[in-house]
Amino acid sequence: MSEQPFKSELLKTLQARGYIHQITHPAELDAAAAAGPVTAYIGFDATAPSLHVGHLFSIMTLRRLQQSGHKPIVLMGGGTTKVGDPTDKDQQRPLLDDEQIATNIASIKGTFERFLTFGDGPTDAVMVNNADWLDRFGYVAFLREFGVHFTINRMLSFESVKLRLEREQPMTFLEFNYMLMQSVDFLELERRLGCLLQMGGSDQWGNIVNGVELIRRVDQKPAFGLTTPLLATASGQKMGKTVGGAIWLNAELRSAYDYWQFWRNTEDADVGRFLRLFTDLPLEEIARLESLSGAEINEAKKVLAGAATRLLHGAQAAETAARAAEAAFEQGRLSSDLPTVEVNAAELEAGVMLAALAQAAGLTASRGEARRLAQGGGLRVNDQPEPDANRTVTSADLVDGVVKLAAGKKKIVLVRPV
RNA sequence: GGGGGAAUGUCCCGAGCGGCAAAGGGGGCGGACUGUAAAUCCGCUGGCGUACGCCUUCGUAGGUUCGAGUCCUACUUCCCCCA
Repeated sequence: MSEQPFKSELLKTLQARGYIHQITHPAELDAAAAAGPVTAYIGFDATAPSLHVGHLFSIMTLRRLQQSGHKPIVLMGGGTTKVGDPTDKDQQRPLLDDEQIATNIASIKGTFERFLTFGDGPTDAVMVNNADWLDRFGYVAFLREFGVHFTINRMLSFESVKLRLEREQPMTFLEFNYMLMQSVDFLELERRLGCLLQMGGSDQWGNIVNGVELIRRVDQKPAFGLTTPLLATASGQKMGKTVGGAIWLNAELRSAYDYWQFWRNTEDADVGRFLRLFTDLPLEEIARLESLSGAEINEAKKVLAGAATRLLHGAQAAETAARAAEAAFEQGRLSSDLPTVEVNAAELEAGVMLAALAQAAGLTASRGEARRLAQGGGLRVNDQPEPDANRTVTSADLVDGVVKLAAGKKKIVLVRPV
């Protein structure tokens, strides 16, 4: 994105903090945003019961929008999830039924409430579900109303479609319709709520442009699209998959401690960028933190972890996580703030096989994995590497009332008899 | 409608004369070195058992064989060519 002197608070902020990849009509959008509150939306799938770190980019974009005095709409894809977005997928994904989708949406909702203020005010966020309108269309009605505005020629030229065709992978007609549905979403939101901006990841560019053009053609109204850069770490890894799976945003799937650790382990080269994107810290402060070098940059990582965790899990959880980390990593002592797993006291008295205990504590997926880990020197009991996962752990191993188990240096669990 | 090909370790890509828990990558995890970083090097990467071992895996269902990812039959899905 070339440097442009934006006038609106919104675009100035988004640009300064690194949110902009492409904009359909930069000057027009800038003028609209400078003139008054703009209503904008981002769509989210309902394929899982929780969002993950990959979605955070979009959530934060909506947050910036609201902070700049505009109105965010969270669009839940209750209707489109039933079709499945083919973008960036190399194969069709399993179709979910209405009940699963409703459950997922309910489970996801709380996350947004952490980042956005919902309500009825002019800049309050609202959540809508596209099943509300998509489900009501009959096939013929849908085709007659919207099908005439899309040409196959154009749809075939889209990156996501070309990719499938080139790789000789099937793309069903159902999936092919996804982009129509997403365009209709935008049109529907424009009509219902006066929404004139759709945002999303850069992979959504094609889908977004379609919606923009549909509105401009059918309603002769201004409409804009804005995409954010693809989020990857400085070393090119896709973000969100680290220590054993996805970094979920729901606390019951991924503890605040883990979340804090995720940010703490950011690569040096990413610290500044992540601070700008995922925290509310002022830019001058970030510039200072970013300029730290060598081991000092660890201070910036702690600030990042603290601020990011505070946003999602609250100040107290962030504080607790920071304290636990400090105790475990910097002072090498136990802290009751570390994640704790309870075991039956009588069983521990009798002795439990270490491999079984590691599995029960969630450190490994199976006993076999625990054994392999132990052989490789990665399993620790009370900070002592334990090569034999078949040994039994008993109450004799209790130190200050707990047994400290660690898989590697970062995954630590306290086992407490109850 | 006819002909030819393909589906492999449930993260991905991919080799596999009938003896295979199945080559090799990538990714992930662990160790060393560091700063809870990156880069580099090393190890691990189906489940269960303390163990000689047992069980489950190569699109699905059958069959041939002492033995099948490998051969045969049917089915499913996909690709290519001809109509």
